[in-house]
Amino acid sequence: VDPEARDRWLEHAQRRAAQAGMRAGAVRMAVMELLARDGQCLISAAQVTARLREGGIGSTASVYRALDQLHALGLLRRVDEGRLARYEIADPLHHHHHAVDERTGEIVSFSDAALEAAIEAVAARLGFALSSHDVVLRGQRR
Amino acid sequence: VDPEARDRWLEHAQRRAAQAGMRAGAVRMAVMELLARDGQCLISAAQVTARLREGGIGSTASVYRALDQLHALGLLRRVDEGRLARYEIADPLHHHHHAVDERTGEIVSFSDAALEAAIEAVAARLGFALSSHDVVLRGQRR
DNA sequence: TTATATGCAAAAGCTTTGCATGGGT
DNA sequence: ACCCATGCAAAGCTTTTGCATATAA
Repeated sequence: VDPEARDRWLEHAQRRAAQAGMRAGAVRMAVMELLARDGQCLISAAQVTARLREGGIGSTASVYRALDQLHALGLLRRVDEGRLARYEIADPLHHHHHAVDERTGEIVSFSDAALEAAIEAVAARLGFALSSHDVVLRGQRR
Repeated sequence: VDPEARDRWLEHAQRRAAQAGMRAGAVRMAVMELLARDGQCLISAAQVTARLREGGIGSTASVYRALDQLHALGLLRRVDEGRLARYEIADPLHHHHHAVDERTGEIVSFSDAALEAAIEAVAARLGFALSSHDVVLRGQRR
């Protein structure tokens, strides 16, 4: 949907991973490429594993490890929903949040300047240096 | 911290549970009382069970069932963090959100009118009839 | 009396870890 | 060579379920 953002993130992620002393293993590379392609909206570890399996590589353990490592580097955002963790690429230029349609389970992503401003104002009032924040809306779409 | 809110919620919860055909079992009653007392800020199922055990009652199964039932009735709010679910009483008069200090793990609750207004505006723009929403801030308190 | 509640133990679901092997640099 | 990465299987944790028993109404 935004080829430039994909490439930008992928290159950034690969550089960052290398800096951190990581090597170009097949699974983590594939995870990064998959997320750059389809990780603009939340995807679960199981989904990632399934997709990699289609290409003949990937195990649960390696996928979880790769996701954890990338998340630790701040390259991924993780959203916990029930007992499932889902990930998406952390792209400062495409900051957004999610609204869940309770009827269909569909997830709509959105961004809103006024909302961001309100959050920053709250953080300032609380004396918090924010490192991240999440907003989840739930309801029915008309 | 707000005795009136506790009693208000507890009475409301008991009435609502009775309406739903639930009986006054020992565990669910104790869970409601505990939450009315200490559930103004997030508490986990394990913590609830431990507290009840001190009083000689409660099992994991019953506590989970009680929490699920109360949540289904809209009496509790659930916040998922990692693989842990935590609950607090849903009190419309004390609507609030949470900020997590990443250094200490401490959870600070806050409420903010401007933030709520921004959220409602976003929902309207998206065409969502909101049933609930969550905001989680993470960072370092100075 | 009859449907709900409870407890124990077992199962389930997602995630993590141990360990031997394979692979990048 | 050295250390990181991977896969499998086993373990871990939280949560759910089955089932027999106890209890509220």
